[in-house]
Amino acid sequence: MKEQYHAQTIESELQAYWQSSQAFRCEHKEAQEKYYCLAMFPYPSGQLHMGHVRNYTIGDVLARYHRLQGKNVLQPMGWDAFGLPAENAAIKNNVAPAKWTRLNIENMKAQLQRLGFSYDWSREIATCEPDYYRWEQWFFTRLMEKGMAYKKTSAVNWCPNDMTVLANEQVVDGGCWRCDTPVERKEIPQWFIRITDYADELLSDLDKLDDWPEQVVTMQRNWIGKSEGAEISFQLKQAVAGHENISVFTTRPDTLFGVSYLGLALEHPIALELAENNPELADFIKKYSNKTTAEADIATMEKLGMATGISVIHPLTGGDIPVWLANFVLMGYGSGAVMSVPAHDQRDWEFAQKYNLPIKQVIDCKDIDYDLKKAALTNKGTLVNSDAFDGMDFTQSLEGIVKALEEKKAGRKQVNFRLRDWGVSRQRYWGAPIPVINCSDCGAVPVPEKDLPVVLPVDVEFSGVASPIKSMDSFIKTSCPCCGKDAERETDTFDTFMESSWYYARFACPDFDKGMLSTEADYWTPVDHYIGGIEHAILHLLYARFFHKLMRDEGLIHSDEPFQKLLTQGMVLKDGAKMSKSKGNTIDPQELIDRYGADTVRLFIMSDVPPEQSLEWSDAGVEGANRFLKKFWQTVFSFHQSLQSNNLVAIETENLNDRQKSLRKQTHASIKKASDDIERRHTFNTAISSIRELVNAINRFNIEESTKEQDIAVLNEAVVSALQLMQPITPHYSSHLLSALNVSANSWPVYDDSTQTESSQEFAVQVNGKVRAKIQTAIGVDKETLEKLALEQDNVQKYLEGLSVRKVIIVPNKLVNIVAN
RNA sequence: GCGCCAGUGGCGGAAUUGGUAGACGCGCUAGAUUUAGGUUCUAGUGUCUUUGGCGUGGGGGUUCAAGUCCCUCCUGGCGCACCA
Repeated sequence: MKEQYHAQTIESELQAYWQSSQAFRCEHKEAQEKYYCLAMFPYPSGQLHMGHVRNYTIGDVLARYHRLQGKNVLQPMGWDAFGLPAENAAIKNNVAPAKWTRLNIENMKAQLQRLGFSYDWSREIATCEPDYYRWEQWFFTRLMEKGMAYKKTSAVNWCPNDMTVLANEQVVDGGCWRCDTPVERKEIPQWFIRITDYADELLSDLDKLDDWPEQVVTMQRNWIGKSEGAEISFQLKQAVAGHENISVFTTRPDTLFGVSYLGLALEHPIALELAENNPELADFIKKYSNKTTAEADIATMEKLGMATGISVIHPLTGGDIPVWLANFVLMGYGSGAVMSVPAHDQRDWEFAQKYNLPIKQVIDCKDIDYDLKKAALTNKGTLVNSDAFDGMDFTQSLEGIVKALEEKKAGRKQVNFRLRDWGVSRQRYWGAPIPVINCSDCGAVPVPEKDLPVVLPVDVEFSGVASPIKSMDSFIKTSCPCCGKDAERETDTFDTFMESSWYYARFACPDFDKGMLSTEADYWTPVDHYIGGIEHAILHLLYARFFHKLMRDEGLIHSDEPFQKLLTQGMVLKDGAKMSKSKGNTIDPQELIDRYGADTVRLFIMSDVPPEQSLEWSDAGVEGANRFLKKFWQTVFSFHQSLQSNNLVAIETENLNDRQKSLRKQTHASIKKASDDIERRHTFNTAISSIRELVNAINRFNIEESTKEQDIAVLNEAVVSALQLMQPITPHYSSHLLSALNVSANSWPVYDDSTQTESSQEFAVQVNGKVRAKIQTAIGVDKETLEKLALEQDNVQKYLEGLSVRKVIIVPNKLVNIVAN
């Protein structure tokens, strides 16, 4: 072996070998336990960034670890290739999105290979390939036939200057990012998939996801947002354009007697009707209608309202309730109208203060200090000022009030979800064409299976910012599959979340051309471990769960959930902020690989923090990782030298001296800790710490002439174990050094518990919870002896002076706490 | 605004089930090696008014015992449905 560590040489040798031998290709093997490890595939932006390096190193460490445990490991890689950036590049640089994307994929693939990730490249998928999206189109036509896909109008951001739809990201301070023109909301017809039909199952199956981070499960639960309450109908005093009632949903029917006003969304049909004959209302709606579709913006806007002049009748008291327009009421949630109870809802309270509306208390809470002059009382409590319901608690009053409403046909219990149906239409070019033909007689007709895929024309030029296929007659003009009449193709494309919702299953059978999925999908899925950024905790992961259930109900797959375990990695930060081009704080992984080699980069990115936490970039940390590898190389080199002139004999466990026993103890402690940290805890940073402790012990160990043979035997075990433990993290380095030591680089060291036996044990002795002494005792010492020994300690006596002992608490193998006063 | 998460030495972090706070690394200090810088090696390194106190963002609580559990406040991060 070489005396110096040359990362570039050993890495390129091994990578060439892995490639030529197709070392990580895998296939269905019934007898072997399978392990499907998947890291979220990247958008091919052109350059790998540190977030990718982190994501894919975590995946590769897990894949390599499980391969070393003898499992049949599938670790695929592909490209989430459709999306907005390709169009922006096309507009800016006049390059076709398909070509730009292909070049980016080539570049990033080379970078991934240079990092030594153990992918089965024979399964590579790019979602922009017709072979992939044809099955997505086919699946959508199945959803149309089942009534799971439907068309309705819905709002988009519209730039009146560019005459184009903008993504939320393209709206900057209410204006178009290209021309600053104030953005308008525009209602256009779009396709939706009924995810709300699966809301209950998506919610209840969260309970099956035991190996998902609790925070992700909680976020999904809140996003679906099931709430139980009542639908209450308020009769209008005078009908408006055929409407006789205003219906609201509330989770607090117990507060019905405290209603001060009803709030209407500005897009509510009654609001629009009233505005026809009332210029002030029309003005208000025009001025304060949401210009944006982003909920965060709507929720942070100033809450504004205007009285409409009409009123409704309280269903139980018969009293008059005024109707207001309120810009914070969302048309898309519930019925687009709310009942407002200022005394018991903080937002309503603030609105009432602002517009001088009555605040009527109907709930009392004896055990809470509150002041309705300062804030709303939002806790549940006992009803007051509520006629027959006074004195009832929440549950009693809910039953009673709903019953009273039912008798008057003015309400009923209702379950409401926050979740909305999934809008999948995009008015953009670089996406999978929606497989629909619009016929003036037959309506929206799904493209028949024999005509799929509807191929996206790739040889296009962007003359403006709009999608080129929207004006491409050769694409648009066709005939109706039903009646044969001239008809037009849909020119919208799918949301790119569609492609990323089922790619994990397609990796099982990427070349299958008889259908969307083959039976291989049931062998490989569910994914055993899915790894990706926490930013995907809700949308992507919810859509993928939904798609899995849709595919199951189509008979394509036979499990309920796509991802067994989920690991959500944190961000890579520099100077406290997420690395991004716009902030100019990026570190180019390629430069680091060129300078230090892939193993150093992999080691550093796994060293500092557990994967879930955000990682603060540190140049010194990379240096440190490289120094560790160089230093240990020297150690292995000199050990390799001594092996040349000495026999390697077996360890004689009965004949070891204390130094030798102590090294073995560290060796096996590190094996145990690193194995558990990688497999169960996924705390790679502590696994690495434990390997470093082993290496420190190896460096401290001197070979002595008198016990040379056994010294070399235990040292060999320690060095080989350290290298084997490092295999998943620094595969080139470990593999190279293990073969230099004539050890085959494909096994994991076996932990031996007998190395950990102790002749004595230590207890900490506390007085009133503070450590005052440490004592050594025999193993299995009895309680009385231990207590006596603890009390005898000089320092313990000192702190007990003038006190009497009340209680002694013994924590087995750990400590003795003497309680005294 | 709403939902979720995090906060521990000079810095990144460790403490796995309520049981000895600071593992491992970075940095720093001193010494050795070196023509010098760098490298490498050895020792030390929470803090203070040091026979002992104090210390896990602030305040309060539960407990024999709290970084860990509860309440509350502050700060930072992620998401909010058309970035992916």
